[in-house]
Formats: sequence, C-alpha cells, structure tokens
Amino acid sequence: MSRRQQDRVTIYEVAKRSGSSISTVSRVINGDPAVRQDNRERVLRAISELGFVPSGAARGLSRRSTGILGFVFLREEYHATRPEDPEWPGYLDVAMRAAEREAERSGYSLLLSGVRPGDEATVTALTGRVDGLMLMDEVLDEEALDRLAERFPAVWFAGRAGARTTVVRADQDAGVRALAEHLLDGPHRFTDVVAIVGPEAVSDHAARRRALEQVSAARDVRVRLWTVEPGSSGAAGAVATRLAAEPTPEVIICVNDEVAIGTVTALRERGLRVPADVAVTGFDDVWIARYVDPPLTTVRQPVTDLAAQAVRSLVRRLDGDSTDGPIVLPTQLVVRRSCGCVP
Amino acid sequence: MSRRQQDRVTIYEVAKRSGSSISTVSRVINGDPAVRQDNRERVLRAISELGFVPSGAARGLSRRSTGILGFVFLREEYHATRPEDPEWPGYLDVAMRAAEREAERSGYSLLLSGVRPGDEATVTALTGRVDGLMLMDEVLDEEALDRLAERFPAVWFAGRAGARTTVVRADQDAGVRALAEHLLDGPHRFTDVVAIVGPEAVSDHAARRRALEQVSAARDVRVRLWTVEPGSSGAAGAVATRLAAEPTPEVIICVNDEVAIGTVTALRERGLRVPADVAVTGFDDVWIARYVDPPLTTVRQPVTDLAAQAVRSLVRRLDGDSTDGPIVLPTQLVVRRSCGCVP
DNA sequence: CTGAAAGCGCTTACAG
DNA sequence: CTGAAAGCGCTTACAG
Repeated sequence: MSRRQQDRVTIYEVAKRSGSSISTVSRVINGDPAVRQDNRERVLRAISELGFVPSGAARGLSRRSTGILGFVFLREEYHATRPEDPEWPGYLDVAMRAAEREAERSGYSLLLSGVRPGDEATVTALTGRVDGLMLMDEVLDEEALDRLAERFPAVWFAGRAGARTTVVRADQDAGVRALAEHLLDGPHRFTDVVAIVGPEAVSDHAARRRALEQVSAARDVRVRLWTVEPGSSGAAGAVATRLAAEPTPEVIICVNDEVAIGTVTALRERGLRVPADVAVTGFDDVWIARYVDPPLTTVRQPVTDLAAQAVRSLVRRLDGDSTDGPIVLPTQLVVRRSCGCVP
Repeated sequence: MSRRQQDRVTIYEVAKRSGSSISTVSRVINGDPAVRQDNRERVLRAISELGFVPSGAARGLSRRSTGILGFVFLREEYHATRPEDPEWPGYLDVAMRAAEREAERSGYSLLLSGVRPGDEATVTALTGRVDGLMLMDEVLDEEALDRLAERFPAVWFAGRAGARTTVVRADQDAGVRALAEHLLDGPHRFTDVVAIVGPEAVSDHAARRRALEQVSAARDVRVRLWTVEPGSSGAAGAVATRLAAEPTPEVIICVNDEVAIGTVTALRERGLRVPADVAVTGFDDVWIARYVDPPLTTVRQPVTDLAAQAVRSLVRRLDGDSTDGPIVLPTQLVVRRSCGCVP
C-alpha cells in the first residue's frame, strides 16, 4: 500500500499554463457552462498539452463520493456447490458483468471483492472506498447485514426474503413449485425422488428446499435429500458415492446446472441412461444448459436482471430516494430433454 | 457523481474521544509498532465505539496511491465472437475472477471497466482512480497502448507479441500448430478444412491464423477461412449460412469453444453427424468443453494463470521493480471426441 | 513515543 | 463570469 504514482500533473499546473485559476480549471473539467468560451478553450488546450488527468482520490475527498460501487461475494473456495474445475464461470460471473454494465450506465465503476464468509472486517473496510455495497447472500448473515445497512447504503443480493435491508432476489419458491409439479404431476408422476440440496445457510437454497418439501408433502411423496458439502471436491464424485450406497431414484433434482451435469456423468459411469433410466434436472439455466447432453430441464433465474436491479436500487438510494422494499423477480421452468417428459 | 456519503466519523473524532492526536490514531490504524500499548488500546476502543472507518479517498490522496488496480475490457456488444446468448460467461470472466484473487493477495482491489474499442478517453480517466491498469487486447491498439503505458503502469493482456508494453499472453502459435498437426498428420489426414477465424485486429486471433496458414501451406492443404463478424447475432446462424452456400468440409476448426458448440448445432440441423460426417474443434478449453456432446477437442489456454501473472507483473512494477519483458505461457492440445480421432 | 502542522489535489460557497 | 480561500480526511516529516 506504500506504492507511489509517478509525479502527476495537477490542476495548479493547468491553471498556471492556461493563465487562469484552479477554480476555472475545475469548472471546465466538470462541464460548468458558466465558463466563457475562450477561457474554456485555453484550459482545454493546457489540459491536453500537459496530459492532465484529475485525481480520483482528491475529487472523491472533496465531493465525499468515490463514484465506485462495491460487489462483495464469497471467494471461490467457500462456495457451497461447485464442480470439479475451479475455473467454471457461472451465475456469479454473469451477475458481476451485469452489475458492471448497469453501474457504468449510472456513472459508477464497480469494485470487486471476494471475501471469507462472515468477514465483517473486510466488508467494513470497503465501506471507506465505495459509495455503496452489493453483497451476495452468503457473505454476511442477516444480523451483520442489517447492522451494516443501517449506516451504509447496501443491498442484499439473493438474500433472505423478509430482511430489513433491501433484498433483490428471484422467486425461488415459484420456480421450485413449477418444477416439482411438472415432475410429480406430469407424464411420469415420479414418486421416487432424490434432491441434491445446498446448505440451509444460503437463502436461495433454503427457500428451494422448503418449497420442494411443501409440494412433495402435499402429494405424500417422500424426497430423499442429498447434501453437497461446501468445498467438496466435486458434485460428480459426491453423487457417485451416494449412488453406490443407496437405491437409484427415478429422478434427481439438482441444486444447479453444474451439479446436474456432474450428476449425469456420475449416472453414466454406473451404466445408467439419462433420462431413460433416471431423470435429472438443474437450476439457473446457465447458457450451457441447452447444449449439454441431454439438454437440461431447469429453472431459469433472471441473473442479469437481478444484478441490474440491485445496482439501480443502490443508485436510487444514493440519489437520495428512500430505501426500496424487497425486489422479487420471476423464475421460469424450462423443460428440455433431461427430465424425460419431452422426446 | 454528486451523491454524498452520510456524515462520516473522522480521525479527529477518534483522536478527541481517545484523548490523543490524529497522528497517533493514524499510527494505530496503520499498525505502527511505535505506539505505546495503553495508547493503542485507548484508540482502538474509540475506533470501535465510534464505528470509525478510514476514508479511502483521503488516504489515497495523502499516500498518492489508491490501492486499486483496474481491469479494462471490451463491452459485451463489441466482442468479436459470441454465441447466441449474451449471458454466456467464458474466457473473460475467468480472467476477471482470477485477477481479483491475485490482486487481493497483493493487497489491492480490482476495479472493472467495460469500454468501447479505442475509447482512450475512458481509459485515461480511469488512470485517475487506480494505481495500475490491465487492458485486454482489443481495447486499444498498440500505439495508443504504448502511449498510455509510457506514463502509467499498465500491462497488455493477451496483447500482441513484440509490443513495447509488457504483454502477458498464451502461446497461440504452439497451440495451433499442435492442433493443426494433429488434424492434418493424424489418423484422418484431413485435406478439406474450414477455419472459422476471428478478426485480424485481435492479436490472439491474428497469431492463430498465421500459425494455421503456415502449417497448412507446408502440407499443401488449402484452408478455407470463414470470418465471424463482430457483433454477429450468433455463431450457429452464421455457420448455417455458410454451410448452405458452400461444400461441406471434413473438419471445421473453430475460433473458440462457444463457436464450436454453435457449429455442432448448425451441422446437426443440416442432418450431419459430428464427428462421423464432420469433425469440429474448439479453442480455450472452457470448463464446459468436456461436457458437451461430443466433448470438444480444443486447445487449453491457461487463463487463470495468465490473469494472475498480469496482476503480479503490475504489482512488481508498482513496487518499483523494473518493467517486465513479455510473459508467454504455454497452451496445450486437448484431444476429445469431436475431432473423431479417438473413440 | 507523541503531537502540531503542512501537504496531498481537488470542489465549492463566497465575494466581486 | 472568475478568483482567493477554506475544507474534504488522511499521512508523515519534523521537533521534542
């Protein structure tokens, strides 16, 4: 942190060279229409001759605003569900890119920060360098999040329904219901069901699990829950182990598309066909879901929209509008071949 | 940009409450061991009671360093090669995540910025808010890049071999040679070849094209080049059009894995089997390449490493070490089923 | 070991 | 329309 930028050209040198004051230079930089045309041109010329670039730090200090929004997420090794390859980009990456796009539209830059779960200290430190914060669900628990949001503009991305802090989330409940009803009431009327679930601590996972249990209980179907351990070395391996130890179900409902892909692989290694012998479903509808073999039946989450809405809510708050209530976007069942219900 | 942070607690209030001076508070914040234990404790207590967080802007102004590194890339709509779905995460996302990881290890944060091609103004403006910049190849041309790098710490990510500025890149030449030799000299000895290539303006694409032409010329094989237009609405559509208009080749060498996946789809829609009727290869070896049908023969680029090396080079430079020469990482041929050379 | 004071490079009332 | 000056909240010689 002790590295120096090279000698920078300051507003003072521009003022001197253009024969004006720093006030005028500042006005020109900021597009104040009050500056007389000839003065403006003189200043602009000096700026380009000197290669002047305003210091973001000085500007930020003076304006009490950095023009930066922060996106805080869990570092990869703490993700609850991940496939074999640490390089897989998915839900989170799409959200990051979309957030950057939307931030830029509002004149902000996006700062990335991957943290350990519950690392309040790092999040608090970020507070000193950005104007607002967007936090992924698993970063802080509800209490810590509320404590932060009380004194700093923050939105909870994919957070828990009903939180005090503004939450932007997708309707997990409706998505799971549509999926479960399709599987339990559809052409196959599955009764022997396994669900690979994520940890209860992740809001979206908890919501999905609850919805699944409600739908299955109403039909008197017992769902076996298989947990993917946080930091496990890969879904395919974990699923293979369970398959070897337990009776094979008719359908495996997976926590996300990546795990579904791993599950298909694990089933095939046991000589089972998908969907002929076992149906498999995913969640998220990442881009690749339609291209794998078989194409995945899944539930689409509007990740791009979710991220854009989170940024917009934050910007509204920074613009002085009152804090938004919860923002819930719809999910959508996408039926493809992996559930065996279409040819 | 005129939004205000709420009233922040400053170092002055901490000093007053702890009965010390702002110098001492500053020393405590920065872990100066010279501060006497009892004083330190008093200050720490005041900090936590007041919820003090140092202002990044003030600190940055004073230190002449922001602690932020910038990653500049082309906004999505300007990408040369992209599949149908704008949400696909790939090479660039993996690079961003890896850069964030490595930046954090060195005590920096990563700022994202998606720009239009050639947008020097935006890049220059960024210069005021970060300590160093990592630019994707297509953002600026070599001249603009060198102009920037002369006065500001910058590395060129996947840039042109031989540039004056520090370039971090993968060995495209070796990767393409290995692939082309496998196809032209391997079991099938293909002679009727199509290559779907990216724009010459992208350094990696130009390098690959050159290597392919050299290998094929040496064997007297003529390669038909199909160009994927920047901003085209999708590889599958473009490929379908060419397939309808020209004789079907024995093998289609694709510019990346996403295009390969689109190509497989387009071929199938014409009733052609892959690899039985036409072989297809990709490039990059994104995570999904092994899971699609058929699994893709491709060339692996060490994207994570590339990003980490770029950040490290930048940090070395900021630490006062001299500027690095070009950094070239190896690529690797990965043979799977899509080329038809293995069962 | 500690404090008073200058300085980092901007923005913005305020006065003219 | 323009400038002098104060202020944003830190760090860091310098003196003690």
